Amino acid sequence: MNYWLMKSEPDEFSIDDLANAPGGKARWDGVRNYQARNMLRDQVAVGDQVLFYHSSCQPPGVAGIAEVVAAGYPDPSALDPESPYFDSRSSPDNIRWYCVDVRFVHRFPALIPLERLRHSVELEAMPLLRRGNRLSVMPVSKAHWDFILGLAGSDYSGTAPGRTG
DNA sequence: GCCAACGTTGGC
DNA sequence: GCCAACGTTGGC
Repeated sequence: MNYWLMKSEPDEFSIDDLANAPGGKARWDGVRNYQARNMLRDQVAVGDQVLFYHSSCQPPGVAGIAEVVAAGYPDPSALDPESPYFDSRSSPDNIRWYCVDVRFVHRFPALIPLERLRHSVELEAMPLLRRGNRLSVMPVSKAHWDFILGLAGSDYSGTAPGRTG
């Protein structure tokens, strides 16, 4: 199982929006960067765990946890002229972009601010904190995952939550 | 609103 | 294939 960090602007789609979505599930679409696309297409798998990151807000930071429930598949929003993610160079038999489905797992009691992450020596190597990094999907190591869950100050154990169907 | 960093585009 | 111009991201 792998760990990821995915960015979303909470004004557009927040962790609460995910929690309130039907079944707590939503499509993670609109990724329009080839490096991120390739990760969604080739590496992100069902069961992978996701740090849900709020970007372009005050303060930015990690808001909680989601889980991948559908691996990469062609992103339908690329074909929708009404969508802000419409891509005129995609066609039904050649969609250039990929998306995954995720499900809400856990909302941290308090958002972990980006600034807090920056102050952690343990996280120095995180791609998120590298200067100039703009990827909206990036891998997270097990060690970084565990450390960040420790910062969350919740009793969330990182094990699969009970599911009622 | 600014700007650093990076990606994309397109002329050549 | 180079590279300048332009666009986007996203923290500040």
